[in-house]
Amino acid sequence: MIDQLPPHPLFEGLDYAQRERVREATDIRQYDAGETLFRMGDEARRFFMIRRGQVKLFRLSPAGQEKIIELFSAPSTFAEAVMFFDRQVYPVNAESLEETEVAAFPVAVFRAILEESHTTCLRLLGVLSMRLKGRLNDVDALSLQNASLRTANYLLQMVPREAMDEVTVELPYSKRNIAARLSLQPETLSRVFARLKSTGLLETSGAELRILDVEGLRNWALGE
Amino acid sequence: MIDQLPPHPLFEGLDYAQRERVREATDIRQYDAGETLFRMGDEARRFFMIRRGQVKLFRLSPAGQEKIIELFSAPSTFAEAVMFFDRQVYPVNAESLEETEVAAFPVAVFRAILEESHTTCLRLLGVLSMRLKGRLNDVDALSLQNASLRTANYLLQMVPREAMDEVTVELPYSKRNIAARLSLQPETLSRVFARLKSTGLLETSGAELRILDVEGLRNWALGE
DNA sequence: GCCGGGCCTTGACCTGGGTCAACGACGCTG
DNA sequence: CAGCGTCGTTGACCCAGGTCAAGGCCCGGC
Repeated sequence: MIDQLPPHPLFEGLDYAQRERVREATDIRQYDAGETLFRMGDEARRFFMIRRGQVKLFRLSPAGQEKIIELFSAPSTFAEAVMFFDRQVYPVNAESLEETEVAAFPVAVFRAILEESHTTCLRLLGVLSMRLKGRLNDVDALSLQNASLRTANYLLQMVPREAMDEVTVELPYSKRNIAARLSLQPETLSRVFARLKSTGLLETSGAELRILDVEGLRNWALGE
Repeated sequence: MIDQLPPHPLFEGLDYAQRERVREATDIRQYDAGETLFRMGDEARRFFMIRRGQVKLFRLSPAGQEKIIELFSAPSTFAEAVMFFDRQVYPVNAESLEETEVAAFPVAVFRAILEESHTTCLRLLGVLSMRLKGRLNDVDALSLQNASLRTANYLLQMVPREAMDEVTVELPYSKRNIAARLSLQPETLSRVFARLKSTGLLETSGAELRILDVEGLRNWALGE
């Protein structure tokens, strides 16, 4: 149970009684860094919203190689799609990256409410469509873009749309995790940054990156 | 306009009036092999169902390299998710692979019906969830599996679940297109098949593949 | 303050699969 | 049936990025 349902588009269409039902069935869960929220194949009874901290969704190769599907921080929701899987199991692993608090919503209750609330249904369609588009872009990036290009696009997606020449960004996750998100080895990401630095496009100090010519980077990313 | 709405889960929940509205606004479109249905970035006013033939959804790299996102044949629907994009444009290109006939459903009309039909809404959630899971598996395959493994899994996904020792499958698309679907060059796919043949797991004659030890292939695909 | 264990970086090396080129096997068309 | 274009196959070469190893940096615990 939880004191108050967090504000989120998914709950906006609900009436008081419905909100209460969700609220009462919702857990708060606390995790230290590096704890497992769920494993791929676990029965999927909950989907989540991050209140504090960071979570990674990932898959593992048989050899133990980790591919991060997505990195989330507050106030993202994730794993909503499990509500509609025929086999109700998680398709990925989830682990906290730091001290993290999540709200765990019960799939069954929410699923039932979905049968009643039309607006929520439509909202969720919106959410899933966006996720689908995101994965589409990942597939595209993985098969059509090389390491430098993926990295550049990742950086660009963090700078404000109107930024032109110079901008500093703070990496929201460790380079290790960003590398895994981009399907790169940490070594490779490091080398990509080194290359960008040597061409004068980038300066770094720890997690602070200073992009010296955003427009130039954009053009390079488009052109090649 | 179309004579009769094709049978499809998405239409099952609709009443007579709703079905009529969709039916009247639906076009049939005919294509020869290699024609463009829509281009990435085109305004998305329709989503589709294949009545006959084959369609590929793909993206292009700046260099013209083609990545096939998905291959569809009758009676698949595709591009439903565009109904919920904020910018209503297609996120991929679509092209017919052979002589093809599709039903083109109007996004606006169907979107309006979705506001009324709850069951359809839920069905669509199911469809999009499956698509999402599929893309998830693609991302996984691209970043964690090598050429042989991706190919093996592609083959395995076509053989009946209960098949054990020997089974023949007919490739549903040209090797060229299958290669692009697997993010491989045609040359590489050819070499993978050659390797499988030399290890005695496979025999080929044109589009007919004879897998000689399904169980063995499954184990190999899991183990490595 | 010192120690240990993450991270990150850099160098040296290796390899999977992309690229380029040549060629055989089919169809289709005139 | 000759000519041609597309598809698939095979060989030779090459390179982006993975792997392995070593070392620097920072931070937290004792």
